[in-house]
Amino acid sequence: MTVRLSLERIAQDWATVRPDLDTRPMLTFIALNRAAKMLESALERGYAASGLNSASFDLLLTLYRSSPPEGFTPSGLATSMAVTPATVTNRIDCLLERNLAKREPSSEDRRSLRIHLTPQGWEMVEQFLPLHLENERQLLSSFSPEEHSALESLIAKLSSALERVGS
Amino acid sequence: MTVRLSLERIAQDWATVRPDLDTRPMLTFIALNRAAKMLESALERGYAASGLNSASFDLLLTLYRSSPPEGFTPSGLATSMAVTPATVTNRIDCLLERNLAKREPSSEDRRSLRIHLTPQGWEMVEQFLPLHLENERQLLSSFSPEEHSALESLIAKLSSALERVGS
DNA sequence: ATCAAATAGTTAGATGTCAAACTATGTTAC
DNA sequence: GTAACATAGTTTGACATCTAACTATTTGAT
Repeated sequence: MTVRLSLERIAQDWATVRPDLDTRPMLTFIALNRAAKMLESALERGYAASGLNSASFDLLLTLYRSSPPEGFTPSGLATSMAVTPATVTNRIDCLLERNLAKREPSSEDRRSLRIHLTPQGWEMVEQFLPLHLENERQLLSSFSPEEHSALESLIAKLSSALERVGS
Repeated sequence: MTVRLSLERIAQDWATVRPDLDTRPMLTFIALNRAAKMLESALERGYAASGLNSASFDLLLTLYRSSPPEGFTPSGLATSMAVTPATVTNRIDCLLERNLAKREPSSEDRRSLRIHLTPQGWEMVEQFLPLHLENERQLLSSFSPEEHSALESLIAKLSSALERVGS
């Protein structure tokens, strides 16, 4: 209830200081922002035992789910994970250090690289993916199927609006 | 459509690699996470002209909306903004540098401080708050009142679930 | 064929955040 | 009244991310 109470307090404050303004959109977005932050830390508990953080786990899952025989390029990973190439370099380095991934030159383009999971990386996913999913399912367990669908489609709609507005 | 396409691709990949798993919760949370990130950068454009980032703007608005005569303590700010005390110290420093806030000793407790907006800080809010709100309203303009309410209540429900699960 | 422009990836530097250690002050128990 | 504990806020060190500059390679126009 903490978040809810805190949001109610914020709403009251605005109503007091600026009763002339409709501050509801602000509240909506504060709630969304806080939910996203809480979500991230809730999920991290799901794979804390692996010693990986969400950045590394994100890369690990991305490589796992889409590993074609030819592997994945860093730029493809940047697109897929919605981060910058610099971030991809850093994330790959973290996985390399732990022997969870390998980085190989591309045969076609000498500027390019191919990133693969190692057997250990693969094993790590096999071990922690079920826990991760169970953790996520738990967080949505209070949602009816209809509510879950509604949440998905409202988030999708918001994303479209956010994309329309630019980068 | 980029996000949507990219999420569809992720869903396809999972269906190919692990058709045995229900990976839908993962997709929901990826969508939420990306929406929150896009939201933050969309909002930053709304007050970019002020030279402030979202961290500073958050503190500025928090001080503005709830400034009681006695001011706000750093720990109160930490609670209100849902960040750590260390982050509050840093955010206050940023506002002090620009003379948008001042930090004064508390008369009752010598460990404690009172943070206030300066007249310039107040003016800054008056100038940028309307743009900020208009920006936010724009992002929600494709939502019907019912959809907006539905989004709010689903986010609230998710937050409750996230709180129940711990820190 | 050559040279300009585009692309792949990395590096450098800055920023915002957090956890944990730390200082200073206040509170409580005895 | 003093010692232990609690609380307020800052500092330190680590980290993930971004932007912008950079190197190396490829593509394309003439």
